[in-house]
Amino acid sequence: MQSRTPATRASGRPRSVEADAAILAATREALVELGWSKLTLGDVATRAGVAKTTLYRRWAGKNELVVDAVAELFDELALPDRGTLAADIEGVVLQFAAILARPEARSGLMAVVAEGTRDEALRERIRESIVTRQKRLVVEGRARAQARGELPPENDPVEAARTVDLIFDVVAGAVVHRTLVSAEPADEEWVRDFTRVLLLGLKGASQAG
Amino acid sequence: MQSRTPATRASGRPRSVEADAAILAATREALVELGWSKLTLGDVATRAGVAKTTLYRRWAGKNELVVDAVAELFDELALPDRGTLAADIEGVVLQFAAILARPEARSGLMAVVAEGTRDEALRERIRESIVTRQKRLVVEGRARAQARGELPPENDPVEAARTVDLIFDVVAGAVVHRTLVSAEPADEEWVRDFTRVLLLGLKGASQAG
DNA sequence: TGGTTTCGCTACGAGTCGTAGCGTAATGGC
DNA sequence: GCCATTACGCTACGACTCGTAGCGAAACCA
Repeated sequence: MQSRTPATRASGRPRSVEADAAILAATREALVELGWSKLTLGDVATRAGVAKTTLYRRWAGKNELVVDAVAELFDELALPDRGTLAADIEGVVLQFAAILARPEARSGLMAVVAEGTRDEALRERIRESIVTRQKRLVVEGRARAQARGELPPENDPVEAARTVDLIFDVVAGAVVHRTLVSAEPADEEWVRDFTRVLLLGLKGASQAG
Repeated sequence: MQSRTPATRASGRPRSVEADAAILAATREALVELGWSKLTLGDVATRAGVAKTTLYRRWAGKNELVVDAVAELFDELALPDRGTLAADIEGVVLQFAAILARPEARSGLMAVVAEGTRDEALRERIRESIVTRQKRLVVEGRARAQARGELPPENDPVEAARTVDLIFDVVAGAVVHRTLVSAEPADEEWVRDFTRVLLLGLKGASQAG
């Protein structure tokens, strides 16, 4: 969200919260129908039933708007305890794949990542509202696995952070690449194969490392 | 390349091959300076020293042009025999990371992938000119490792193809995610960690699988 | 030389961008 | 209840990009 509660709580007409929701929903709708490149802010404003100027008062541009619209999709990710590390990984990967199967996520996410390569502020916004927020799933899953004895406890916190980053890049990267580049579904069969390789790699690395 | 030799070999003034090279180089230059969204075909034509109409006669639009411009960057990938599977993987991953460190690859590649989510023809073009062409590296590396005895020979060709696809998605996906989303360099330390996990996963999976 | 295709150039309507200006609506402070 | 303040809807605007059409000149082949 770009519209934070201002520090200087001034008087005046408050911003319509319904408008925020309507704009983000309209953005996702436009992403589905038009894709990122053909999406125009004027069209989004019309769909949302607000004036174009209202939209520009809240978001700096198309990139920021799409990041917020897409970020909401990833908030539904959760990590229910399925008993084993393998089951936990398979579960969250399938959830992630389900989100990426939605057209508004596919076109929107990759487009803003592409734009982010040339815009540090946008990259930070993506990290803050999408990436870092989901990295907690990896941390949580590891903690559970260590509590179960499936993975050895980590004593060096720096090493642990590096491992979490590595796992996150491998999991998210593989699913994204499978879905968007190879354009094949990350179905249960694929997830099972992937989880087996990842799990053996993690257990082996922690033994030998 | 979109400009194939026409089946009907007609007479007339031939297309300038220098123009093709100049346009693709100008496209990469514009990608560096402007990024994908601010890149205009008129600007590319000016940089290349050709008329805008010439550019439109050869490429259908921005997407196709950028795919061709980026595809050339990946042709330099090779797989010299470094003696062990681990060394081979580390070598090719570092090469891949070096390409993705270049700004024209970063913004261009992700942008066309994003557009490809809504354009089957473009997806096919990407697969043909970039993805499939590099998948040979995985096939080659596996064959070498099997010849060395580092990996067991694969008897089921269907299973082998699935494994190759999986490895390709994991390797390419992890490097891309590390570089473009996490925005951290895929340096030697990271590549070493990644290779160790992947290798243990592959060896373990082939033993248990 | 004639036929064919590409070339550079100019011009065009259509569409989008982001902003400015204006009057109106909805708040909080007094 | 009145006023200052802020958000809203609406219109209009210059600037830019798009993709195409039309033209004469250039470069090839027979």
